[in-house]
Formats: sequence, C-alpha cells, structure tokens
Amino acid sequence: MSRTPPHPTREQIELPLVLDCLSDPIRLAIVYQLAQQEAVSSELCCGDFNGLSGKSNLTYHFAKLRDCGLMRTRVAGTNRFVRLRREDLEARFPGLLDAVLNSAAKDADRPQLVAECDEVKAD
Amino acid sequence: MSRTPPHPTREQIELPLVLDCLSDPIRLAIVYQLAQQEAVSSELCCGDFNGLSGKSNLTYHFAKLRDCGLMRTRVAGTNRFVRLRREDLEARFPGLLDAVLNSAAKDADRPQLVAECDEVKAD
DNA sequence: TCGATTGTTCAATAAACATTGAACATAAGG
DNA sequence: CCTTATGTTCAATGTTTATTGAACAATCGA
Repeated sequence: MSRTPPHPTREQIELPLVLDCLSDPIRLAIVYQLAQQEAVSSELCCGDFNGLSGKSNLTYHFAKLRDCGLMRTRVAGTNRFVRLRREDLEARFPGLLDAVLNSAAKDADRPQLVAECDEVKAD
Repeated sequence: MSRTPPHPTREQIELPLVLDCLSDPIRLAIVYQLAQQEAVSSELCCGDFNGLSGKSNLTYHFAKLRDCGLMRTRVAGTNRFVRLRREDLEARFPGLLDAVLNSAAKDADRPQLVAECDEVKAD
C-alpha cells in the first residue's frame, strides 16, 4: 500500500477514456470538488471524499481517474493526496476541462428538473 | 419504421449522458463526421456511416446519440437524416462540443501512438 | 405489383462496469 | 509494542453495454 501507483504520461492521455471517466456522476463530483478547491490548495486527501461513497468504491473510482490521466496520486504516510492534472489536460484537450466543469457547475445549480415528458406539447 | 422518434428537450439534456455518449469511439466518429460535414450540409443520411459498423449496430448508436440529445433524426421516406443539435448543446454546455471536436481532430491526426510504457524512464 | 433499398427490432452473447463487505497492509502516535 | 486511522485488495454480485445476425417494416421506382 505504499508505492506511488503508475500514471499515464501526458501523451498517453486518450480522449474517449477521459470522457468516459467524466461521465460517471461520482467521478465527476470528485473532479468538480477538486477543481473548486484548487485555489485554496491543489490537492485533497482521499478521505475528503468519503461523503460520496464507500471507501473501497472510492478507491475504484480514484484508480479510474488516475488511469485515464485526469488526476495524480501522491502517497504520504498513511494518506493519499490527489490533484487534477490540469496542465496536462489543457495541453492535450484545450478548453475541455473548463467546459465540463462549467457545465457541471450549472447543472449543480439546477433544481433537479424531474420532467419525465418529451417534446410533447400537452396534446 | 416511419414515425419520428422521440427526442429530449434542450432542458432535458444531461451532462453525464452526453459525456458517456461521446466516450464511445464509434459514436465520437459519427459526431465528428457530422461536424466536419456541417459547412456543406447540416445533415447526413444513416447510410453514410455504414463504414463505421454494421447497420443494426449503427441503429443502436444513433439511438443513444438521439436519446442523450446530441443529435436529431428526421425521417424522409425510407431514409433517416441525422444532424448535430449544436445550438442546444451550446446553450446547455457552452464550449463543450467544440472542445471535444477539436480534441478529437488532434487525436485523429496522431500516428496512433502505441507506447505501452508508463512514466518509467528506462530504469 | 414486385423487387430492391433503407433502416429497425429482437434475442443472444460476451465483456465491462459499479457496488458491496471482509480481510489486509502501512504508517503514525501513545 | 499495540492501537488506531487510512486506504487497498479481492471476490462476489447484479447491471449495463456493445456487437451479431436473422427477421421484419416501409417506401420508392420500374
């Protein structure tokens, strides 16, 4: 449980994997929270996300985020710190991360729109 | 086989579903091809994508793209025409589609980078 | 009306995915 | 040293996914 896990290089980061990774609500929430925090400190510890799911499930999601190149994990004693790979992502996919984060922010504001209906206009 | 299938309204378009939809290589290729073409004509017929996969599989992917709000299907005789819902996407997720398309374009150029290695530096 | 074309539907299949809990590993601190 | 806190690993589970091929439906044109 002690060595730094492997990370893809910048050039190995692939668009479909990144999009797939961001398409899971829990992972999107992790990335979002990480981004929110960024001004304060660039990293958070895994435990800071315990609200989102169980620990072993979070380990699973962190691994996906790491494997696709969205974040970097740093080991420090019994803790693991994670941070967004902003520069690498910006270099590979300019504007993408911010577009996703802005959209996610807007959605987070929405009063959870429950409309089941289609384009049907009261017919 | 003749009625127009249901589409989500603009407000019903959800970020995670869109990202998930774009994370499949076939669907990304469809969207990309549609975008490339856009200047010439805003729509293509389903058959124009037959190179990407079998017909029934394409039907499946078109349905996903339609259901998540990425494209719109129009029925015309025995043909179906599809087009990107650019305006709706731009309204919901500003900058997102273009960021994805630009990134996809860059990747399409890459000489298919096969490097299996990690950040390992010849150790 | 017949035949060809376009695309859908359905059932089957194999693979990938998210989630869980229990057991484990590592390190820090009394 | 022993205990506690962090987080991982592993196996089990049920779900969703992409892909296939065969059968079907609708329309167009000769």
